[in-house]
Amino acid sequence: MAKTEAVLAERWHALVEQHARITIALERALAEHDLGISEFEVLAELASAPENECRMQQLSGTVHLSQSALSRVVGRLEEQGLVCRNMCKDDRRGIFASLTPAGRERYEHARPTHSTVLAQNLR
Amino acid sequence: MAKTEAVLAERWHALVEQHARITIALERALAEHDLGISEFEVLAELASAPENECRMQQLSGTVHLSQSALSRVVGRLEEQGLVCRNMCKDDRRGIFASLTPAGRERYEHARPTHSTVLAQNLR
DNA sequence: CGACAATACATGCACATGCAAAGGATGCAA
DNA sequence: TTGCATCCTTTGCATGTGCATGTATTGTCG
Repeated sequence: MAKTEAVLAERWHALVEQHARITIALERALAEHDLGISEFEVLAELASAPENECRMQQLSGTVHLSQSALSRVVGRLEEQGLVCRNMCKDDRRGIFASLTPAGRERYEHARPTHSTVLAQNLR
Repeated sequence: MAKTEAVLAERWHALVEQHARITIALERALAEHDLGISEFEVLAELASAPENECRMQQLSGTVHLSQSALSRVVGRLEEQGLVCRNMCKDDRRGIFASLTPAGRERYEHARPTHSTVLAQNLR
């Protein structure tokens, strides 16, 4: 079960390469919808959440971003009118990010593109 | 096709997660040797190259970086005295990056750390 | 009640990166 | 030689990210 250093390095290299290839392809494809990968992931998470809304911290769990980066992504989405921020009534520290109709529309348009890229690159 | 889409998304998510997990672990581990991931990769490539030297463009092929990013990585390594740049004699447009003794020493110290992290995280 | 820790999110700052353009050396043709 | 294309590397700039910190709110313990 002991794997040599070379084998490990090779596997790691392959993983990095696959990740980079798909990431670049996704970026290019989503750019046509004026979305970045992080933006799309947030939209996807909101779209599948009950009531189409979600607390920031909850988003932070599913998206691979630091808390600050997430805050800025949501800020960018809000600027474009794709999501809006609402205060949480029971805990006024919390904030709900919720999908707007425009956000859902943008997401639905981008989703096939996203799937196609994955289908082409994941085997 | 909705099922297929979900499966693809799930696979992609798993890949991203694995990549992120290992990347973070590597960063933390290599930080103890004052090296970033890109820096380590460049040292590794040079260490395994004949004469411990390599053209910039050749490095660019193995490391996943743009030309500009690679140039800066080598610049950082040069500042630390781990690498030095030499003109290529037959084609004076080219530049060789070559490993210094200090660079080799740093690399040899960091290599076990690198392997250990991969062994712990790659199955 | 009052002070202090914990939580949730936003922001200042530094840094690595990619893209596009510049910089510098060489080769080639007239 | 002069002029221009080519090759390789570096640099200017904009962007996205993480870390550390700031601000507001909530929870806890004496």
